[in-house]
Amino acid sequence: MSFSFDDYISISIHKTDLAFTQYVKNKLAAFNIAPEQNLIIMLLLKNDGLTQIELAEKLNKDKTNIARMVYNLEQKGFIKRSPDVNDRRSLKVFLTDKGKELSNIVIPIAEEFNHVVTKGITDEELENLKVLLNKMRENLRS
Amino acid sequence: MSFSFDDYISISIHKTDLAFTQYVKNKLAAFNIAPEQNLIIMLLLKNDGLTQIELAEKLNKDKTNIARMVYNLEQKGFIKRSPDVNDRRSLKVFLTDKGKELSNIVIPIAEEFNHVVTKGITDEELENLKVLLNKMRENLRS
DNA sequence: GCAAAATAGTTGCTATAGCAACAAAATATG
DNA sequence: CATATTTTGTTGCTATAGCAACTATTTTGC
Repeated sequence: MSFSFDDYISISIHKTDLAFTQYVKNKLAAFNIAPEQNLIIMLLLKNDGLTQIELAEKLNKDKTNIARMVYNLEQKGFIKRSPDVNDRRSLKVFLTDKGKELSNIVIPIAEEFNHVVTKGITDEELENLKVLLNKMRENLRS
Repeated sequence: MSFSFDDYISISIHKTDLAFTQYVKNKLAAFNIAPEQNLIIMLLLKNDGLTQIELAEKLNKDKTNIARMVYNLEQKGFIKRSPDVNDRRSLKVFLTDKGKELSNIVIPIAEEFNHVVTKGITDEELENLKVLLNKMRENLRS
């Protein structure tokens, strides 16, 4: 067999992403927030009242997933959805008071996670890494 | 809000992994193979007769997922499971003839995918990238 | 201004992904 | 060698992840 499985950069990236998700999942479990739900919370902390489509675009995800994650967050009482008065197709997503309180939890966890992950890696290396990742995503678009 | 969402390297890696998976999924769809099922096929092409636990270790995944993916591959007729004669707890996973024929499909697709992804990126950059990804995974272990 | 096309969201489907609890078998330990 | 522990695989649960088809709106084009 001429190929070497572990040489594929995609495999390396996939395994890294899995490890990241698992780590964050464990950190957030005590607060009843799943990793992707957490990303939505963080987006809303920066920009409350986004529509589901806007959330989907910012997370590069299918709107179907967003709808289900947002529904779960609503069940948990962290967010509230209300129809856009100017466009009744759209649902605007707002943090509840309970959701806003998560700020004190999720941002420190995200910062600490990022700090742990990037230990021993220079800012320049991180910048190069982001450029390469962007380039690879671009390569798939064309 | 002091954090900047897109600055997290984990987000960049996650989005890249999603893009990769989606691309491969589309390439493989015509052959009735899902992306992760494809990884199992490729591992078996290199090393037929691995047990489910061995597959799980090589893919850094929970054995639960492997069991279900292998079950699906068996339903599709690509693999066959038989108990290990020396250890009746273990199931050894073998490619069927139909599974072996996939070699002509999945390896070219993997090579072509890798070629497209790494366009405009030097071997040295790829090597540095792998080192950084490994370092980040290691950072989470300690 | 009305039909056609586009957009936002939902439902149903399949495929990952991991944890807890379990059964069956193998290994370790006294 | 009998019991305790470990190992392999399964089942049930929850949470992503995306596609196709659908409804309800809004926008476009004529």
